[in-house]
Amino acid sequence: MARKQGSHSEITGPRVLEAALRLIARHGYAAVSMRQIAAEVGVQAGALYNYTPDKQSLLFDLMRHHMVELLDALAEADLTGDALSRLKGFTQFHIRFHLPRSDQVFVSYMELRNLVPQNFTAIETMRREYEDALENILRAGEAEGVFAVPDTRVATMALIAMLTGLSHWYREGGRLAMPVIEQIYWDLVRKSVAV
Amino acid sequence: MARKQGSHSEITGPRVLEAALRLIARHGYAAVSMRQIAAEVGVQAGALYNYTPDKQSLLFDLMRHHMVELLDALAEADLTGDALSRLKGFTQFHIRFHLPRSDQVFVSYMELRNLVPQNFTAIETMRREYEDALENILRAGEAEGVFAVPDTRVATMALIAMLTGLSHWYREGGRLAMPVIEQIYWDLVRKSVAV
DNA sequence: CATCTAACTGAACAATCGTTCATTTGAAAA
DNA sequence: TTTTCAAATGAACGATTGTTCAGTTAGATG
Repeated sequence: MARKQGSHSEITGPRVLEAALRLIARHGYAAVSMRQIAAEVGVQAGALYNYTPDKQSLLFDLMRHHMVELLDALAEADLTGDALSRLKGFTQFHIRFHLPRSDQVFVSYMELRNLVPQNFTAIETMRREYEDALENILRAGEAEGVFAVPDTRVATMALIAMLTGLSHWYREGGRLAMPVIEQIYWDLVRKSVAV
Repeated sequence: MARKQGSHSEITGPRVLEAALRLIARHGYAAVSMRQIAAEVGVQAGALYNYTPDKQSLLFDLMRHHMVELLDALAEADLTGDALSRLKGFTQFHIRFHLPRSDQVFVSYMELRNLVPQNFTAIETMRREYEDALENILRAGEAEGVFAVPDTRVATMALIAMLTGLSHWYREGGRLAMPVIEQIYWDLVRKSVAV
């Protein structure tokens, strides 16, 4: 047997990334073998190398794709207006973008140490760009006099950690619906930087 | 060669745990081999099995030790008084306990998925106990009327995520000294739950 | 000094790892 | 219908994995 029924590169390729994402999110990069990924896709391990030069590139592609998607979506969100509106927009954006992508969040925040230095730097640069978007809002709020943030960089890291932490415990169909949780987090964010 | 100069079980035993902690924190549980740990200690891989029945127990021991130490220290902190004082005490305690233990924090928050179910449950129970300590403070503040927290459970998770996130980016000798950072985080915490 | 044994070595085990590649297959093109 | 070739297979590579264990040794004990 070789090519299977209905098997094409434009089908198998994405399925490799999907399988890798789910497996790595659950068990970790080092704990997942190429054979496990292949089995999930329904091919032999060798076939994966039609779609990735090696395992490391697979991880990097997953993380880069997540970050590019994040930055694109943020740009499209087009947060304008006064600082308070922008902060609310950012909070909503962050929650709505990350909550349906728990696997990506897991991988992007847990597997950084498994990237080779060059790939690590690339991801870190994009992450920094995202953080800077929030910090700029906090700075604007300081300038407007509507925020009281002793150190915008520290506050940025603190708020992003708080918001991202949501992805680690939120489960669909849990005690609280998403809009409720969104409101709770916005209250916490808003008050924490208030004058 | 067998027993080395000055080599004793009460010396080698702790060194195994120290080496495992540092290596797992840097590279992850699955990526670290028993031979790497042994090399760090200065023995052969087989010698490790005088100190742990298997690799999984090594990981579990590290995480259990961290949680036991955390809960003991919290109990000893003996946070009393009004809710605001207790919240300040908890915030200070959390930061001061976790900041000098970045390896333990890394392992305890990243390697949960590598615990077998029974060990996972044991750690999760202790973690829940710690979370409940904070939630009780938030509840008390609600009762006193000094906190305005729509959902104490969500706020608990949000605040712990914010505080623990500090361990992920803080580096000794960085731009800001620890007392300064502590003050910034306390401001954020205090305001976020304020009425 | 002789004895004992905890602590270690070093080789071995089967299993699994990432990766390569000659070969085979089947769907699309001619 | 025949030809073509992208997309697979499946076997193989050397390296490494966690773990076991018979044998060795150095420090404590008598």
